[in-house]
Amino acid sequence: MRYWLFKSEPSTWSWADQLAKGAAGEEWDGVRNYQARNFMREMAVGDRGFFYHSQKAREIVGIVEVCAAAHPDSTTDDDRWDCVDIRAVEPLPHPVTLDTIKSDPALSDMVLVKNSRLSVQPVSEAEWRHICGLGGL
DNA sequence: GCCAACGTTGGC
DNA sequence: GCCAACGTTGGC
Repeated sequence: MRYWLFKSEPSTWSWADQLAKGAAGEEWDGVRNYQARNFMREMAVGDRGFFYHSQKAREIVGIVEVCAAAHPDSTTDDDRWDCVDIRAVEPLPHPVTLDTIKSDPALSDMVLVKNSRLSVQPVSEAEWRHICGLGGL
């Protein structure tokens, strides 16, 4: 299994919105960046991801699971853009903030730190375990 | 609200 | 194929 991080502006699509979709999940649509799209194409059903709130909140708030492999993004006719579906698994008891991540030497190589603009990104297994620990899981 | 970083577009 | 111009993202 691989691990990922999905970034969203809470004013556009929040963890609460994701939770409300329940087990059915929802398309992670609207991505118009090749790197992010390519990562989604690499995802397999069952892969886990962090749900990160960008902008004002700037923290990892929950765990999601990929529940459909990459398929055409229904929000565009442009066949360049694919997306996966994800569903909420559980919230982090203690959200892990960007400040915490940036000040933790174990997480200094995270894509979130090095390329803050990439909206879908891989997370290493070590990073995953470390953040789950910080988050109270 | 500002601005740096970065990706994309399009003219040449 | 290069690169300047432009648009967008997201931290601060």
